[in-house]
Amino acid sequence: MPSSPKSFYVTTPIFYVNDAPHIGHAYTEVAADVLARWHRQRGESSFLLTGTDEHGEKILRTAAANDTSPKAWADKLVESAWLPLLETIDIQNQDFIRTTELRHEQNVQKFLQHLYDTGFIYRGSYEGNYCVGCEEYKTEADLIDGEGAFEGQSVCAIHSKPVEKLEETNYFFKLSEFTQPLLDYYENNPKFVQPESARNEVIAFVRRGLDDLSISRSKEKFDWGIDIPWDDSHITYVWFDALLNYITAIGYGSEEQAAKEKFASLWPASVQVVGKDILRFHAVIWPAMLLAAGMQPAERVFGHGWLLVGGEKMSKSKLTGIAPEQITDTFGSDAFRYYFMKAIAFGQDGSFSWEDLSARYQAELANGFGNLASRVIAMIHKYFDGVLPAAADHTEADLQVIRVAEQAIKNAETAIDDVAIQDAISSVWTLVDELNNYITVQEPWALAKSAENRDRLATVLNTTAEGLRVLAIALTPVTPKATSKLWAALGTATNGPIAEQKIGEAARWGQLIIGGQIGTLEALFPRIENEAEGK
RNA sequence: CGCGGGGUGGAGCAGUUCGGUAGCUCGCCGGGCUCAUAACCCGGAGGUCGUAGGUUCAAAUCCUGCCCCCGCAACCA
Repeated sequence: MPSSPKSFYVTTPIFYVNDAPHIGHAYTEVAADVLARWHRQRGESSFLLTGTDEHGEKILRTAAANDTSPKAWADKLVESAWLPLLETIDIQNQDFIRTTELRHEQNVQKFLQHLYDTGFIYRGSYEGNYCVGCEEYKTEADLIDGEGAFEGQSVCAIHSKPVEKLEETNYFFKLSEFTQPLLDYYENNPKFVQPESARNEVIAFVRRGLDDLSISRSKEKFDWGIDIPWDDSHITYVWFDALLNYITAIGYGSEEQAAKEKFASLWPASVQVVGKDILRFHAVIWPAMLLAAGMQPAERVFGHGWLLVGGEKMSKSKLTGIAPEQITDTFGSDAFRYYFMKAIAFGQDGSFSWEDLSARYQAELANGFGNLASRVIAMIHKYFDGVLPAAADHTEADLQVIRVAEQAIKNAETAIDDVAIQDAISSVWTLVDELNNYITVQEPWALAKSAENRDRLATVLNTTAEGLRVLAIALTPVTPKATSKLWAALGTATNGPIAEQKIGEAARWGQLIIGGQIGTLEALFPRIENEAEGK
């Protein structure tokens, strides 16, 4: 079998189609996209997968309420909400999987059948508290003490009526057998669950012991899901179905040679980005499923934090959910991406506020980076008619800029390997600050006043332009639209598209074309008046 | 005693693993500069690090109690 080169494979959770896209979904998506783009700019084959989760009782009900079929309902939401979201925040995904696609359903069944044949799935019975009003099983926490006629009984918190003890025959996955194998896996693969706090939580949870997992639902209840291959009276539990998207999308189960090679080159995934609420599914159940099937779990599962609004988790009921377009309409997709990646430590909860967004946009993007590009380009036009001058001898100050650039790139690369996106951007930003400082100290406008300083002026402007080139390349994974404009303005046509520029080689000085024509540059991040607006 | 995260100058955070002058960004005050998106650069003010004890020559950092905020325990990133 030919060994395919291993690619960088990053996944996002698949969206439950019934939800309305909010900035939390977009946050996850952007993080995964930045990682994927960054690796692509290392010259690696980089694959970003996202998609939608479309099965389950809720969707069936919503569709019925809207007088349509669940598939038609899902189609509509995918078209009207989820695909547009990717446009809104400029995601470059290589594939988009829907759990209602044949490639998924078929291979989920293969996976199930395999576990059934190898004895990891068995038939058992499930007993629970069923609320007829809600048409679903309730956990103890959903129940409250009854009052009046139901005094002394446990009743459904929503309907205030007693629940029924019901028993249902289900199929179970032998999750309990994986308690120790998982603990061993965490032990041997210390970076499997990140960040550290998430890892600790997962390990503590598994140490308490795992119960077998019910993975089927009787069709008597509802039938919008993937059929259990050996028993047509049951469908697959949504989560069990959903988790498999990460492998069905890349060729799991296919007999075709091309699909097999693709699968071999991508799995195990390099990073699976998930919100911390679904960490257990991805760091416990999912690896157990794979181990049961004799497959390798992902290399890394990264659980990021929540976006907090007003100090609390965003929620629809509190009307704190914010649609991504509310931000991008005013600030643009680059600013959206930059803001959430830079302002929040990936892995921790982070506060979102319009004030903070505006402040950072203004200070960091407009005044810091955008204005820097603007002043450098303007001076080259003003003092050299828009033709990039060659550098003469480098002074210590110039060499310092080069060293800062080298260090910035080096640190950023290291940070990305640790999935510390915020640190990577901060590292790159040291060059923005260095260049602004350098210009102030070198005073090119003063040098321009006398002809004898012509060489020095050329050197200073050449150095700053080179610095901009480094920034353009290194910031492309985060703010691709702006850096693309900057790239064009630097007269780099012969260097190739910016997305193909290697970040690792960006700091090598002297790549711009001497004597090349510097273009004009509109404001990369125009000032936004009426800052108070937006809300 | 369900599990977990957090309380650090006006705001948002770092620092707590391996105790030893409390750091960053924004905001504020003063100065410099004028190439630039009224932008850029320098300096300054402002904190008894939730609280009460303990250990120590020394604690934001270690130990104990308490208070407060938040999340999870529901098929919501």
